[in-house]
Amino acid sequence: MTLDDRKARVLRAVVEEYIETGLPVGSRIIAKRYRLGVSPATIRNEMADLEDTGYLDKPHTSSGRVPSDRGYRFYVDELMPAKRLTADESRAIESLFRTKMRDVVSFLREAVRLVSDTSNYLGFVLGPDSESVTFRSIHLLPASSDKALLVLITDIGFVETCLIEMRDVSNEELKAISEILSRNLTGVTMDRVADRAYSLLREETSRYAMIVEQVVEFLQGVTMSDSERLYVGSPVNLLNLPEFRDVERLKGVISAIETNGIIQTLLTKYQDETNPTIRIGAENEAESIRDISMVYGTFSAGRTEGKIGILGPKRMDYSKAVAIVSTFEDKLTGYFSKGR
Amino acid sequence: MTLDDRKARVLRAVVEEYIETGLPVGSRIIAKRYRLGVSPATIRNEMADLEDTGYLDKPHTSSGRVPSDRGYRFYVDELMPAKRLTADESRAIESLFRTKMRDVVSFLREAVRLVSDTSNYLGFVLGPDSESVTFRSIHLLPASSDKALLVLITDIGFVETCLIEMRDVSNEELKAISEILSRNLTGVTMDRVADRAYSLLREETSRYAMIVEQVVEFLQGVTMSDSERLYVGSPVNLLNLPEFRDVERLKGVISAIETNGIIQTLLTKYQDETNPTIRIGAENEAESIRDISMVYGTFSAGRTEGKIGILGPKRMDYSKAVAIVSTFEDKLTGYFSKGR
DNA sequence: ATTAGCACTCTCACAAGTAGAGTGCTAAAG
DNA sequence: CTTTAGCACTCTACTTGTGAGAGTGCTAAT
Repeated sequence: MTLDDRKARVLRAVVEEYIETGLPVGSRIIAKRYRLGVSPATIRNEMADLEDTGYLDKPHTSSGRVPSDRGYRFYVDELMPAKRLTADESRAIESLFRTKMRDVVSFLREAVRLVSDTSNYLGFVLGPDSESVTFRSIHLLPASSDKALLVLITDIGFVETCLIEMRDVSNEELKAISEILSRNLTGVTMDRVADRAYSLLREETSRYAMIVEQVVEFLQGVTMSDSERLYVGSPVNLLNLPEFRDVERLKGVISAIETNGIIQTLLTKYQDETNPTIRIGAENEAESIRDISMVYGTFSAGRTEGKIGILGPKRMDYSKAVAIVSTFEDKLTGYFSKGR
Repeated sequence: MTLDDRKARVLRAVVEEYIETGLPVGSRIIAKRYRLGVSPATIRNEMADLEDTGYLDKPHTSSGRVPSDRGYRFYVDELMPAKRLTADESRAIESLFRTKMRDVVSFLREAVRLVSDTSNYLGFVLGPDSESVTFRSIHLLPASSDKALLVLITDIGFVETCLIEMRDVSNEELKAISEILSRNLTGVTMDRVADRAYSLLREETSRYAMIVEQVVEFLQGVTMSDSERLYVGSPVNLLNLPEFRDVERLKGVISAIETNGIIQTLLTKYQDETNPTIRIGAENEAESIRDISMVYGTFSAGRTEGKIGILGPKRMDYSKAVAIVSTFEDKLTGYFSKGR
């Protein structure tokens, strides 16, 4: 369904005013601040129509209007202007991507922090899933007399480490095991690597049983840990928003994030989406976040992909959020493709 | 200064009642719930005395009493009963320490989470500092055609990794560099390792300049990153407490934590302390956390030590907090000594 | 089709009044 | 001399009431 030109302009004005102030907006303000060339009364009529058709809501009988989920949806689909990042913001992002980062995980953590800071909402990154990340190599390094450090490297540069206990295994033997694994597992996707490793090493039972068992256990752990794939920023920014003055609401959001899988499911449920994707209010099916919005996009990392995005109130500066997410999509894709 | 027996009993009753309910406590309740064998009127007199001597406060002229910082202090020093962990809690902790953990950092993260969960406050761990952790070995592993993975292992099993760019360096050369470093740096404390590495590798200029530079830069980074030494749990638990219904307060605490160094400084400022240490309200000098309390203790890790503790409201269940912290001190010390 | 005017509605902020909890003091009892 | 009962007093939290302000919807005029 579409709207005639003036209705669209009124809707846009209401949404933008509300995003800015957070207060229900009345016809007077619209007439004064947004030069539509008509009187408050006319705007009132338009707003009444917009309310009938479900684009606006009224908190109570006689107060200004507030955009409904549908109103926001129409706004982001049809009315929203494209925003660009400020020079400062671009510079900050550039500098993150220029900085040499220790490892992929720290890098993603920093990215999340930066997304949070520039958006003033809550940034997050969902790392690539284990079905499409592949094994590159494994190394067993002597770490002390009775411990070895297992280092796993994936094709996109993710590194996982793990301390393994052992008894009477020489450095040469460690290296031999590493090489068997590395040679035979390269290119195998991470979700199948544990099984493969097990069948590869089964023969070596007696002597290396202890090591084998730990290696396999570790690889299983790496595969399963969906939980660790989601990196979320600090919720401080949300505390500044009037919609989260009510602690209960904030609690809902935080526990949704901490409850494993809620966000992950939402992010991966729908495949054919625009980029960045905007999901408004109840469009997020999960109960606890049905009154907040997400803007997120996909970056590719090798054969696979991850998501980066922003969680914020429905009254979010969508335009800016889109600008930020788009920028990060590109930069991250670049970062990971360079890494190969 | 000491208190006569009955005053002490009244103080104890007030503190415990207040810890439980969070409401100012009146003479009536004390007389009814705590069998002191005297009437409310007598208790009123005692409470008036306790107020005069600074152990109790009155929020306003005519309401129950609330413990002052001094009251809490006397309580924890003299009156507090020793609490033991419940069977469930002990079991949860045992099981964490029995689980094979990937690496030290993940392990500490899990520990923090568990401390938060069992205390229902906010757990944290401060890792060992770089002045007393020593270098064990370094490994440069081929990670792709133009990248190597640098793996650093310290004496207490901390592992840091970093991707390094390179051009035309063979695996053998990588190994040679690793061995030079490992052989010469073992036992050097981490705060001096970067300098040493630099002077060691200075000669190899032309060919390996690029690698050397990155290695040194990384080592410097590892040393400096005090920030990364503090692991803090999720603040959700705090949201459930009535004292944090006011969002401003919560914001203060969170930004204190995120502002680098505030907590660290406080934890390392005083040396000769009881274990666990309890720091109540204004005893934490930092402005932003002067109305919350900390209970923390020290665990040793090799030659050095770290801190583990709990952040909560002044109205904290100190007895339980102490039990939790003590348990973790022991377990962590055990964990790290076994690791050597 | 648009707008001015106006009655109406609803919230918010402030004031006043009340119930309840708790105190401090005094005087009597132990 | 210590303890306790009794009572007036104080302060908060809650309820009720009122007025201002913002905004609407409707009607009639342009």
